[in-house]
This record gives sequence, C-alpha cells and structure tokens, in this order.
Amino acid sequence: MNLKPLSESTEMYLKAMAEMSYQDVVAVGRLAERLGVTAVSANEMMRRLGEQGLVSHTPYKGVNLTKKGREVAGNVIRRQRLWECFLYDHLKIEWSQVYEFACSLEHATAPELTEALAEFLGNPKTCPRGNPIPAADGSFKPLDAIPLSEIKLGQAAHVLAVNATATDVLKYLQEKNILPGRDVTVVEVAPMQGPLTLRVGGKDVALGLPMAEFVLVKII
Amino acid sequence: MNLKPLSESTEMYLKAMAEMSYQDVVAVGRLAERLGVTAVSANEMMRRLGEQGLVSHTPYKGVNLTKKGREVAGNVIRRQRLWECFLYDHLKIEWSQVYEFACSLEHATAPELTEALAEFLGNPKTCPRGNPIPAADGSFKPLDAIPLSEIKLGQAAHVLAVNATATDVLKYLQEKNILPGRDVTVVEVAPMQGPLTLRVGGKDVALGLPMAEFVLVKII
DNA sequence: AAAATTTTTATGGTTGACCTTATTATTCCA
DNA sequence: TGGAATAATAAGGTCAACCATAAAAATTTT
Repeated sequence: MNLKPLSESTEMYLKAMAEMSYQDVVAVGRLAERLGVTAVSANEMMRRLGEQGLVSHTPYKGVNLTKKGREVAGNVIRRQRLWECFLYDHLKIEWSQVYEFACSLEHATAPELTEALAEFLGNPKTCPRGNPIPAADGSFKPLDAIPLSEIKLGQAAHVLAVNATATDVLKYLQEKNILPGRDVTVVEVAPMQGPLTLRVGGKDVALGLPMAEFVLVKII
Repeated sequence: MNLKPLSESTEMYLKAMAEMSYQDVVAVGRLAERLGVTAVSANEMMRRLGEQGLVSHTPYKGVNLTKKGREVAGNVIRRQRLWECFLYDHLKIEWSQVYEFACSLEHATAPELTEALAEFLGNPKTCPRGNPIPAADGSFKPLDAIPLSEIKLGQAAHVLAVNATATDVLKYLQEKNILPGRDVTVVEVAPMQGPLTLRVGGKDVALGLPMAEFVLVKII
C-alpha cells in the first residue's frame, strides 16, 4: 500500500494536521505556528505534500488531508500513541515526557514493529494522554468531546484527553492535576480571553484559554 | 557530558568503527565499504568527526576512535543492543530482522530512555546475536573470541556471537543454524579463499570466508 | 471602497550528507 | 626501484528542509 518512505518532516506535518482537524480545514498559518516553522516553509511543504497526494490545498482557504493523507496520518498517530503506552506503562517514564520520547521513536518504527508492539501491549485503545489510538488500517475518528475553553462558567466537566504535545505544557497540566479521568468545574472566566479558573480536586487552578483548548472534556 | 546531538550518520560511523576495532586502527576504505558509501564520503566524514574530537585520523594509516569517540560509540551500541533484546524477547521479532529494526530505534533514543529500557529488560548482558552490551557509562571490551575464518581444519568451536548486521546475512546464518550457542566443526577449507565447510548439528554447511569473519567463536 | 492583515509566490541562501570525476600523495610489492 | 594499488584532496553537484526578504494576491476589517 505505502511503499514510499515518508520523511520525518512529512510525518510531523501530517500528524499535526490530523490533530488539528476538528476543524476540517486547517489554516496553513496555524499549522506553521504549531510546528514552529515559518509560513513560507509550511507553504512549500504543502506544495510537496500536495504533489504526493497527501493533502489538498485550496489557496487562501486552507489545507485538508486527502483520504490517503488521513490514512497515513492515522498510522503515524497509531505508532506514536502505542509507544506512549509502552513508555508510560512499562518503562515508567514521566507522564509529561512520554509524548516527546514517543515522537522520536515513532519516526523509526516499521509497520511490522507497530503491530508487534500493539500485540505486546494488548491492543490498547487510548494513550496515556487519553487520546484514542487509530486502528491498524489507519482509521480513526475524533474523540466526542469539546475543548475546555468552550465550557460555560459554573459548569462541571470530565477530562477525557489532553491534546497538548509540548513537554512544558504537559508538565504544567500534570502539576495542576488537569489529567484524563479528573473532573473540573469552571469557577471563573476572566474577561479579555483571560484565564479560566478551575476547581479541580478541591483546589483552584488558573488556566489560560490557549492551554484550555488542548484539554478535551465532556460536560457532566 | 554529551550535550551535542549526534546525527544519525555520525552514530553509524562510530558504531561501525567500534565494531571493526578488533584491529585497533581501521582503514577508511573498509569503513566506507561496510557503510555502503564511497571512500570520498568516508574521508569527508572522518574530517568532520576529527574536528569534533571523536576520531583521530592518521592519513594513509587509518582511523581510530578517541577516548571520547569510544565512549560515545559504546553508548550507541548499548542502545542498539538493548533494543535488540526488547524486540526479540518481548515483541517476538524474527531473529534476523532484529538488528535492522533496533538500528532505527537506536537513533531515536534519549539517555533516560536507554536506562529505563535496561531496567525493564533486567540489565541483560548480551544481545540476541550474542554480543556484549556496553555498560551505562559507555565502556565495553571486545568479546574474547576469534573469527570463524581463522579456525583450522578439523577444529571444533563454540559460536559466541554473530557480528553481522545485514538482514540477508543474518537470515542465511539463521537458516544454516550458525547461531550463538551452537558448536561447529570445520571439515573442509577450500583453496583460494574458498568457502569453509562446517559441520553443524549433523549437517554440512558451506560458508564463505567473508561471512565467516562475522562469526565469533571460541575453540573447544 | 480603502486600509490592514493574512496568504501565497518568488528568489536566493544555508546545512549535512551524500555523489562524481579528476588529481595528487603514499604505501605496498615484485 | 618502479609501477600498481590504495588513500587522500580538490572541485563541483544534488537533495530535502529549512531560513530571510520582498512582492503580489486575496481576504477581512473598518
């Protein structure tokens, strides 16, 4: 099916796009931001990925994963999240560092390895950050959840997953106990996109809106 | 200690040098051959590695790992072989494919990961190919063994390790049962660097001299 | 509709690790 | 010792993925 070896860069772009595709068209600028490259570089890359049939780019509108691109991205994310499970459950790596390490390993993982790893782990369904693990054929659907940033004042919610990837962000969330499985209540929303104040486990915690977007919850 | 991130290429060169250093000066040409690059490329790389203080190159004589280079190489090999153990023992990957997969993973492995993996595996002392795993500080010494190619006619030997890395070579050795732990006897040595004929497990097996160099044995 | 902002394209530059094709230097061997 | 083989250097090229700067195009805001 997929004979061409994808570069690390390609994998990072596809992964980022899939993770951002709750909006099903992604602005190239946002993508560049998330990946820490310039908009020019991201545009160049979109051209390359377009030529490979992995993304479709409508100028001035945004980019989309093609069917093929989505399948490839699913596989990349699968590998990544399986490694997260291994690192967390078996190697006892710090929760906040797991993503980062798994990301490197992901790029170095052949399909046979992926499936052997899945088997070894007992085919887990979610990673330690609560995100679902795509199926072996690369298929996946987004979690049925909304970002914490959209929760109304006073409402309580159950944290399903944390979609952040940066280690320092994950570390912060861990310290504040905003983790999959926890319940939080929004006790204050400051004006001007100010921070949310959350009550979690008996303590009040401030959380900036940008960070709150990475926390996926279900209202309870 | 080691703050600079080494490139994948650098790691491959250092690893190859360490694995070839039963002779303690390595001809750049041999190195190029083993790595599948041209002599020119290998020379260029030796200059770069020399500048980084990892190798010392005496023109027309050969290259040597420096103390620092040897330590780094030891760490690279440690990572590699620990992954080999994991892939073979836990993921049940084919013996002949283990090296290849472990090699990719090695490049993506941070020190914290390495030690967590060693712990998980119970600090194994040898990889599935029988090679010793360097210590956490990067130190290692070569196996006390000689290549099968140097065994005299009629002599019996115990296979300690297989130093080959190419999957097809490993596959061949596996099929012929020339594996760590086995005993072999040299029953014929053809002239003109012709193949050895070995008796192993009741069967006669032909083995070319170049391949026999990769089989490390102890006379019994 | 004009102004401001965001996107895209164009052009040219860098880096690392390769490559080829000479040319020069050294070592080995008969 | 003289030629063959091997090793090293020089010069110039490629490729992917970045970068910066600048100009053009489209969209959004006012």
